[in-house]
Amino acid sequence: MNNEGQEREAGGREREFRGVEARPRNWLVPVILLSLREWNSYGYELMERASAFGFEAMNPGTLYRTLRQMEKEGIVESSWETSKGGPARRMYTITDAGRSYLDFWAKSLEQYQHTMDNFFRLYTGRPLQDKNKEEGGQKK
Amino acid sequence: MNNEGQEREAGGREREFRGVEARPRNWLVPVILLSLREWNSYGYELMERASAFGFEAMNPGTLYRTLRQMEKEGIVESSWETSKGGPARRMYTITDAGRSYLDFWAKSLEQYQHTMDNFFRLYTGRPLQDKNKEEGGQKK
DNA sequence: ATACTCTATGTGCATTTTACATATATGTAT
DNA sequence: ATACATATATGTAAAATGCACATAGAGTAT
Repeated sequence: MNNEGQEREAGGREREFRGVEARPRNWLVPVILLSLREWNSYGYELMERASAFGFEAMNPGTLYRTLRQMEKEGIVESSWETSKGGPARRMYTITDAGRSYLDFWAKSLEQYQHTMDNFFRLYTGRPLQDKNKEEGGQKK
Repeated sequence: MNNEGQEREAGGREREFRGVEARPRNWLVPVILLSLREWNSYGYELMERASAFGFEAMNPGTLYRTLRQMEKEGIVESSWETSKGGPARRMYTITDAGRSYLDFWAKSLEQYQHTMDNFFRLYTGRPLQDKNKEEGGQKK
């Protein structure tokens, strides 16, 4: 984070913004599924791909736990791979249910993009549109 | 070590996934600030504005608690208004720190929009970047 | 006056999601 | 041997969110 998120001390009262960041919830699962849809992979590699995707702050614990949870839910499957050098890898494969999940999420994401557009329209100074009288304005 | 009991409820068809929804984190705070930047307001009214914004699921508890927290952080200020009929209202005003917060968040949101675009580009099938590693492959 | 409804603000508790710290193990290079 | 990169995992805490319920003023109908 840079210090733009920090407010200078005013009147002896010091304030700071914690994680001021626009991020979605449950983002990790779709990113994993999207990666696995391209090719089978394992935790360590998926971590790198996720960060290349724009999610640097991803820590191992969260990722591995999420993968096991996803397997419980049946959207991925795994098996050990020991053929390669180094520690064994738990290779993951996306299931049909996983593909459905991804499709479902993508639709939801589309919806959400409109909401974000609304936010920006308001932020940049245009009057708020009522949701039932939606009209297409140009983006910033 | 093995593929221990995962509930396999596959199906190419799309089905309902509980809680599968693209939603941002910390969304409520920016929405409140954006509303307050237009005019001073209070919890009950802000709730209606937020839902008009596309956040139907907003429950009172979360909103009021968030408002008090925001005041603690110094991004809004409040005072009671008793002049109008009905129960007293706690009127909120955005502070300079609040405006900074909002600006900061908006920048972050812009960044995030690009990430979302990447996600969609990948999802819809257009290759995005490094496909230099093709190990594994879909074995299903 | 009593009950009922709309407005308005709040607390308590549980669940879900995410973050942080740490533990374990294997192969490779020095 | 020991240092390092790879690879997976757990334990615990904090943060975010959801759900149920509590309180109360003011107007209206009975």
